[in-house]
Amino acid sequence: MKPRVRFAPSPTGELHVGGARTALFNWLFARKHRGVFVLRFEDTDIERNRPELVEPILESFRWLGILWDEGPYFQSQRFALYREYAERLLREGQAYRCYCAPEELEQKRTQAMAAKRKPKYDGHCRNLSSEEQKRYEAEGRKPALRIKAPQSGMTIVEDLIRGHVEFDNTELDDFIIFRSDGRPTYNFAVVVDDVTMGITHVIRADEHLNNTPKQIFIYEALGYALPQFAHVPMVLAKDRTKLSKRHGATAVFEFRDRGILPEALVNHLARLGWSCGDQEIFSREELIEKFSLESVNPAAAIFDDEKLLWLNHHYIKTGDPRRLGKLVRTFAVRRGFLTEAEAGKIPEERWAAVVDFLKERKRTLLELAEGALPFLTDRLNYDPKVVEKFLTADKATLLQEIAEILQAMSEQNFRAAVLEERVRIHLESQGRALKEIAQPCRVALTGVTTGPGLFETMEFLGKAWVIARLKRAIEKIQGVGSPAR
RNA sequence: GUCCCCAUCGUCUAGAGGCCUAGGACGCCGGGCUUUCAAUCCGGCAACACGGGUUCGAAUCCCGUUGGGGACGCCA
Repeated sequence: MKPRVRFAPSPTGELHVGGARTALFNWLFARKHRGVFVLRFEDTDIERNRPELVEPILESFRWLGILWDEGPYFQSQRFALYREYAERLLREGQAYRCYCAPEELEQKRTQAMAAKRKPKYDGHCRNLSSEEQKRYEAEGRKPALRIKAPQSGMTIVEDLIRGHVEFDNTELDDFIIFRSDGRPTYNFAVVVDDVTMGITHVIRADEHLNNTPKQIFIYEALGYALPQFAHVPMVLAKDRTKLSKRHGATAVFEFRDRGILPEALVNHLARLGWSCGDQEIFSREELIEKFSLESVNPAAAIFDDEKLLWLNHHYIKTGDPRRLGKLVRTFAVRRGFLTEAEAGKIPEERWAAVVDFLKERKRTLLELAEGALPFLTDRLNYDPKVVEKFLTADKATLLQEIAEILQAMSEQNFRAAVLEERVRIHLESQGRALKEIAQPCRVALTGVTTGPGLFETMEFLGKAWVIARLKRAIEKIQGVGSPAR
């Protein structure tokens, strides 16, 4: 039988990396076993629900390349179905109406906690007589539906990752499966959906392990076979707590906007709690081929930004420069480094070339976009501190001499090796070292102190820009022209 | 508080009783290369949480402790 798995986010926030990792494991499992990956939105909570978040979540998945085979389904469109199943349980005596008011329940819960007991429903409405029911109805109370949970024995969860987990049924209570306002609760809707959608493997985050015995009660009451369960460890922030806003970037979109490549994030997420020998770099195909739930580490994992950056850099170094060039272009425009019109004037090959030129020292698309600027436009942003340090008065003569030498060179000779030879010969004749002038030159040409080799930089910039920028720097040193430039 | 889960370098992990003087990766430190910064190469620091068992032998099995996480809603 082909496995059917699902990822079921609730549209109450953006897709964060923890959810993305759970979805990835589901997706990998489905792909590996030629099964079906279903996407389902659990939006039964009308108050907290934000429909405008659905599309961004879908977009996050598209960006990651985690594409669903079925759905998205919406629980909010399936209320009639849940009602049908709930009524069946009521009819069969597996569920009952509870008239207790939320405030009363809340009070009992608080009391139990204070008395250091586990808060449990006391079964007040479990065996109500029809007279009592009528009295409550007459009071205008709207009943919720509770399941009649077993009051003794054990419920066993056989988990593909955790193994054999036992729950004492006395720990569980008659929980609500249907609210008084006619909407199902989470645990109930999940089971009805998983049953009706034919889900064979429930792969979800660890935090749901405690919900599993409750859901098993529902499977049993409904008379359906259990799926396989696999509870994957959580992804924690650096401080070992659940990932949240205060931890900085946690949403998938935030990584995208920082210039992280989807293949890097997928690779990193896959390696969080899972491994395969000593391998670190995995293509999508390798992940599908090698992934297995059995080799998922049960311990929670901490999201490590540094390793993600290392992976991202790897994919920048080894990726197709044309594709990366397009991504950098989009990035530069989105960030306002260039206008769309300016970007449009730069040929595609130039974008690819600049990526290729800078990729060894840029770890993100953002760094690439920033660093590419001096090679794409004739605008230079000199850092005043850098200018002060390197474009000093004693360098003016030498810069001038170099400018003259370069001016005399043909376009055809404007190649790194030739440039280096000419400059070195001149320096030698003057008894000067390259070291003295290399950094001032670089600053003159790019405005920054780091980058590819000086002569490669000259070649890449081309004769016209090199000469112009050297002249501009010399003027700067001599105080000619606007210092505000 | 109660229940459930988890526990190897700072981080991700390898490890299914002898192959472990605990391996790899990121990061960090030092060095080579070099006009800078990277990339790259070489080297280094760094962990079995603790205590009891079981066994000829334990990172590995069992129990306990500690620590961390999660759950305990008419949230999901």
